[in-house]
Amino acid sequence: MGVSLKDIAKQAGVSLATVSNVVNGYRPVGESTRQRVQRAIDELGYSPNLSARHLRRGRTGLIALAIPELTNPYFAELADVAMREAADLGYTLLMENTAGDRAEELTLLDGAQRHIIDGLILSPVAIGREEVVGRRAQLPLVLIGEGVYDVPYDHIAIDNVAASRTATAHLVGLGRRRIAFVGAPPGDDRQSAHLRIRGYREALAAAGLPFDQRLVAPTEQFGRADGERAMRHLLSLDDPPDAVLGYNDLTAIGALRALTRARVNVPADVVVAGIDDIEEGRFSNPTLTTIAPDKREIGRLAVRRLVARIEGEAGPPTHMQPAFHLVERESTGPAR
Amino acid sequence: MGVSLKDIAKQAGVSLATVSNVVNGYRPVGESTRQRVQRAIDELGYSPNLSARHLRRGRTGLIALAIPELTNPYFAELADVAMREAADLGYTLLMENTAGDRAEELTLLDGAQRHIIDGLILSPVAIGREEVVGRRAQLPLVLIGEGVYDVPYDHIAIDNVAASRTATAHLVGLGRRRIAFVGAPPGDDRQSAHLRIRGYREALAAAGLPFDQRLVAPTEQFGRADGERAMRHLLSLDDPPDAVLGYNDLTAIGALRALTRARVNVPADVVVAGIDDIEEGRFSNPTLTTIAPDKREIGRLAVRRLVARIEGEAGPPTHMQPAFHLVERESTGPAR
DNA sequence: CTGAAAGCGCTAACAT
DNA sequence: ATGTTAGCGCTTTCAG
Repeated sequence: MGVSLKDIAKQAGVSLATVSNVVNGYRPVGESTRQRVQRAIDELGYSPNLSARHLRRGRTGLIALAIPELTNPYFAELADVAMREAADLGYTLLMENTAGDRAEELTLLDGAQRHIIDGLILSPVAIGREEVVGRRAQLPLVLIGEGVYDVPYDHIAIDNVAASRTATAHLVGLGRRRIAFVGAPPGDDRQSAHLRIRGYREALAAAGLPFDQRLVAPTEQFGRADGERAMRHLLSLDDPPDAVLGYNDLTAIGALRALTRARVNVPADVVVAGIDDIEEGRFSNPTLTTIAPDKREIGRLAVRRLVARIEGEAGPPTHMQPAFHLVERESTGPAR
Repeated sequence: MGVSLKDIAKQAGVSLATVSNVVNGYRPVGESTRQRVQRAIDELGYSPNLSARHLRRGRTGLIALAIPELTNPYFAELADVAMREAADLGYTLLMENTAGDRAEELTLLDGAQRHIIDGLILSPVAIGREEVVGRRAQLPLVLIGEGVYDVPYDHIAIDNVAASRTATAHLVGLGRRRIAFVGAPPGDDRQSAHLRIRGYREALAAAGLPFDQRLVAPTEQFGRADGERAMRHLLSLDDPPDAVLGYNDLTAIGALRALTRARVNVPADVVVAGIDDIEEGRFSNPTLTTIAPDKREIGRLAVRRLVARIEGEAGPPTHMQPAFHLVERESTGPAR
């Protein structure tokens, strides 16, 4: 087994409590004592046993970030920020992959089973407002993303309606009239993409453009393959679109691929935009115009807010809206 | 707080040990007793406190996957596989971001994380064979990737020399003669990319092509931006390359971007290939020819091997080489 | 088959 | 400023 507090105490000739206080700093410790203890710690290579600490304190120092897809660069970038922030605050971030699965999300939400984490940051996609509101569990929870809204929990998300409206308005401003939306929820799902589609419709209405349901292409998921498939479908219409807004960058990149493959020129014939500002879009051919949410802020706020809740310092549940801005690139730029 | 074993024991009128045995099944329990206990568990909603269990057992059920970059899709895809495998084996996978930092990798190797994880899967990039061999810590360790080789630990990696040789040979087979390598280690670093450069040189030699040091473009890191920068440099040479092999898909995609931007036609004028087979390369324009390692196998083996070590079932350290294969796509295909 | 009891390593209340 | 000590909830001998 490893080195324990007791070993350090013996080596340094002090009590357990003193070692604990050197490690945790709850109570002041005399300078010379501190040094003696510190030396013993370094020599023997002590590190605290998390399980024992948790058993005693009722906390693990672990928080989970539950996202629908680790391989979606948006979430990877977000996780990256969140991990650093958590580390800064003395917590370890555990990633949890929901795969956008309803049961998985519910389990996490109600997760009394998870005696292992102190709090949860969840990006819901398969569950809705009701499930979240009806939650029983006490585990501190922070929500991110556009999956739910108006819930009695801390919630961090950009103004998705405004983001989508901004992107669509930009396409309108380029003189486009048949603007498609790629990445609508399939069939009965009224939830995901809801806000972004609303922003899209608002921008069309503001420009006096008709809304054409056929230009809203449903997809199963929100990956590259989904975007490509949906775009191929749009290209087969009698009156295909002259602009495309993707639900996110990934679907937009899929659309880009379908267009290139069909020898449709982007941006001359069709312009394309996405939402997320993943690095991939800065290197795609053509590069992708997008809405850039402040990912750094989203990740930081989520972690800080959660830690505040865990440590009992939080006020009433708050809905926070980090900034976003339009980034114009080649996919909506002048023809190359 | 929560319901404990004791509560169940009292409710069911049995001892702690019996409840524990109903939960864990280490010892047989009488049928009627079992039912009484089970009913109490269901009624009170008991779930075991993992920290207590771990404190007692000396294990946490947590294993770490330490990778240089979470935002590199290759690692995200690998992590995805590893997380599922770990869950299947009853473990939770913790991601650790080394950022390719030497100190960070050494800290992990020497097990400052002791007590919080039961074992470590490490993809080293900044440390070398010596550091790994000279390791003191006892924490079970499995290495992945091409960062080190010939070490007394389980090590899982494709045959990187062969992979690179295969890719280069493919470019040679297309009739190319000035083949560049994008993503060499900068300056004094003799380690990273070592094997892939060796494979590249071997393939050139086998084809009777001269090795030209100017065609090996050094980069700081192995991201898209690095590839783009290196490619711009190569294009400025008096006698620029007619083919490019990227250290990985990301650098290759950066190269693709630089070429497109410079209006060099891929594949007509320059062909490009990478290594990793990330999804991004299946949707880039043009799509990217690459070497596809068996990521599923790598992730699974790494986790299984580590768990075997943790549970004391492992034999001698083994070096395992999952398969890889060449995937031909547009970037080396017939002109579009 | 079941029970009693000894800790795993740590923190925090209580002493000194 | 430092020491003593009682558990946190669980698994696992050792007894019956």
